[in-house]
Amino acid sequence: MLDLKLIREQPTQVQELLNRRDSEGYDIQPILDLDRQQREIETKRSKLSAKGNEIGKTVGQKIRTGSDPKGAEIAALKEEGNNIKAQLAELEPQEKELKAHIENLLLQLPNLPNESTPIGKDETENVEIRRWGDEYISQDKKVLPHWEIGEQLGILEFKRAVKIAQSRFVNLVGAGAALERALINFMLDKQIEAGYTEIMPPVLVNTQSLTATGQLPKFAEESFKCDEDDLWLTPTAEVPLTNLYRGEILEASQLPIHHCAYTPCFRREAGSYGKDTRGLIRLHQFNKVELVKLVHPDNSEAEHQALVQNAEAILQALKLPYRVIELCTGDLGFGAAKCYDLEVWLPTSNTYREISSCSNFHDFQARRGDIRFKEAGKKGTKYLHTLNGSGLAIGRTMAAILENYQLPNGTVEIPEVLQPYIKREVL
RNA sequence: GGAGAGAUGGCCGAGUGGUCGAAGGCGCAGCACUGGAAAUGCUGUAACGGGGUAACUCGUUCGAGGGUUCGAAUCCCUCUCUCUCCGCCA
Repeated sequence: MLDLKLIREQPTQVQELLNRRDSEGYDIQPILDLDRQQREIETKRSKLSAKGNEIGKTVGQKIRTGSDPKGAEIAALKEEGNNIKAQLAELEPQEKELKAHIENLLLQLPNLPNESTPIGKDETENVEIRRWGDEYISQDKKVLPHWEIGEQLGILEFKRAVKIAQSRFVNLVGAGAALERALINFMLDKQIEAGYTEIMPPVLVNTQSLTATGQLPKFAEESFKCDEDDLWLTPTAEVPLTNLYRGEILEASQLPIHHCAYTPCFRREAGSYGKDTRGLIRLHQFNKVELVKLVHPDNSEAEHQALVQNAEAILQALKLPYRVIELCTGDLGFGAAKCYDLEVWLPTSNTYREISSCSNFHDFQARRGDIRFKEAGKKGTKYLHTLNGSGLAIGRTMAAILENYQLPNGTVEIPEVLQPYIKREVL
């Protein structure tokens, strides 16, 4: 959520930054108008309230010092008090409604892109920052797509998963399941070593949690909902991890907080019909190790760079070729101010595919989730900055391994760092 | 699912109609003591919104929403959540 005060005080700059995302998608004018109305009413209302409080106090004093509670003097004051109450009864609902309306509009506005975020209209204008691991790109043209090799090896089973659930689900079988577990453990171990504290959170989350991280209210159709209970299947561990501290005021000395978590993730993938229909790339349920940071605003840029490196370290350890791109303003996620994607090389599609997305949200989520900190000795509180990144998406990592580590004889080599986990060298 | 208890400041916790934005403690900050520190003593310390360059000032907030009253943390109603016991169960 954007700071209403910032919108009020620097409307031109705010509008300009929003236009960088989409030149006509967002208009802050209605918010400015409502805000002005709201403040006018607030001024009126609080003056009236002050008068009413004054009368209340006077009545109390008079009665205590001997006035007749049923006398004319008290009756007159009560009359005036009732009068004010009647006026307030008109103003208060108006103010409340305006506030709710403003809040509602604010919740629909995306974050402002960082000044440094490259300007562009869509993913074609994202900027490649660096590549790693070209030397590991195989020149072999006969590589099979990962779903074919997975089915051949009997480790991926799509048809029966469809029977159990529906399309876009998979069964991992035997060594496939073992490889998935190995990847989860390897990634967690690596991130714990890098200083993240592991959490195993609930994967059902409530509406408030999804609102804080920005999936709601705008993207309700993207998540699975349990209607009876105000619970949703989490689309990413970003949600439970970021919400760990929702509504709390932390001490500055507690920051930074670094958490990692493995969870299954659930996405409806509404509107992606026909895209990536085969394989592990786009499933309704997938596993992911997620990294989340809550940091002091002064450090968020450095923390962001470090986060990207923590994610990259996994790909490097697995010797999977990848590139880092920075998303342009037109491709930036709703809550992100700045975002780097890691894209892993998939030889059969002859392209790089997203395997991690590392975003800095600045105070956007913290404001929605009311996550603040206070500095010892200083008055007041501040919103902290939140960041998150995949470290990494497990299914896509599995796909990348199956394709990049294929041997001519149809088997797949296990990356060296995983061998201790899975206790074999070849699939 | 049945019965009961509870939700108060950064944290813990007292408070059953006006003197309550709220005792006390912890934490934090300042000062004193000390070579320095610990301990101790004194003092200060809620958030949010509006107005003001500022000092400051007004309002709102004691889980949420309604109600009674001139006046509600306190009384009434509804809801949410938490805890305890019983039942069921991985």
